[in-house]
Amino acid sequence: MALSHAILAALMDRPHSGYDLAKRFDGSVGFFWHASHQQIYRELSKLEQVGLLNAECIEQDGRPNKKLYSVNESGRQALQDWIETPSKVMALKDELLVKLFAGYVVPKDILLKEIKHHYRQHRTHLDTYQAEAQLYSQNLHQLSEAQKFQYATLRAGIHYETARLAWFEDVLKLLIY
Amino acid sequence: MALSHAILAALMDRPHSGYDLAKRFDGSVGFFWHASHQQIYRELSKLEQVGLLNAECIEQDGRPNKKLYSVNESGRQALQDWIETPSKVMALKDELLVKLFAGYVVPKDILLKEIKHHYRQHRTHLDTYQAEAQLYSQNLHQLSEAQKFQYATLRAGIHYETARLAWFEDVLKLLIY
DNA sequence: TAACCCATGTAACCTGTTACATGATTAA
DNA sequence: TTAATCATGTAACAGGTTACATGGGTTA
Repeated sequence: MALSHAILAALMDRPHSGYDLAKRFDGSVGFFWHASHQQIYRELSKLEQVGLLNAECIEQDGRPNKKLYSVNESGRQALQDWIETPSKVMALKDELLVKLFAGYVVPKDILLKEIKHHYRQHRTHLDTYQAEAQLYSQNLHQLSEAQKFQYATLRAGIHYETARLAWFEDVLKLLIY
Repeated sequence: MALSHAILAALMDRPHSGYDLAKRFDGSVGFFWHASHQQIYRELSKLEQVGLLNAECIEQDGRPNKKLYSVNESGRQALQDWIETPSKVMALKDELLVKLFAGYVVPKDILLKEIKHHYRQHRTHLDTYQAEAQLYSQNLHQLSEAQKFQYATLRAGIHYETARLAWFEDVLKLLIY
């Protein structure tokens, strides 16, 4: 039930079209809850049908028309109810760790290459998050409540990526020697 | 396609019954790839059908009989092929972060309570991992290749949980002041 | 003129969750 | 005698992925 709530959370910030959401789910919100455009369009129709979202058709010239979705009062209430319901600690799922767990069945250099490739991607993520975090931390005392919460989630991303990078260095040492 | 590979990886270590696997997927392997017993039984039958696993019926007295599954040569080859295929960096999915992202719509103390509750659980996880890690680090130079790889995955868990705990303290500061 | 961006969707399939179902043994 | 552990499954449903489909406008 969480994609619908992630969508409500993103739309609370401001209204989006499906296309916009799909892109955002590749960025800020997407770093802790990813979804493909197919899933998003499906979910948006459902949420409109059950009356948690309003849709407004926007005609554009030179571009295809789009539907702007926004959260209505029922949607806000549904989101609040969900947030107030305690949730379990989520299990992590990580293919790379599965591979490493049985890593002794393949030549070591294949895994080392793979690890280094992941290292670079996590490094890039961390750089992105840190650049964005600077904008928040520079005027920490002028942040709105909403911004404080968004900054808090960004901090999670920074901690996560930093831990990953530290782990990669650990693993390289462990496997090389 | 990864549950099947996680099962192959766990069975490479040594043969298991479905029941054993289900428990293990609540522990060591399970910290980076969780699965319920229903999923595991379903997957084991499939893997046996396509010929990647062998099953042996073990009669027990005083207890129900069980099927011991082990990886055969095709299974080992399939696992190797999969490990050698590069994989994408996996997206994290975290309900708590979704909640925090829209946390401004509920009273702050509700979220603080939730965060503290999660904190305690992560603390427990970290303690478990660290206790297990000690067994490995104490005789680091006598570890088999397989054990080194397993220790590497455990280190990931330790980094992950440590980062989480540090983040929680960050968030509490950010939200309280 | 080829590739990419904007914008929306359908269909088939695979994966994961929840609920139900059985039945013997063992420990409190 | 109640609950937990061992042991295996089925069925229905929800959630997620992959492939397919369309079509105008913009940039290289």
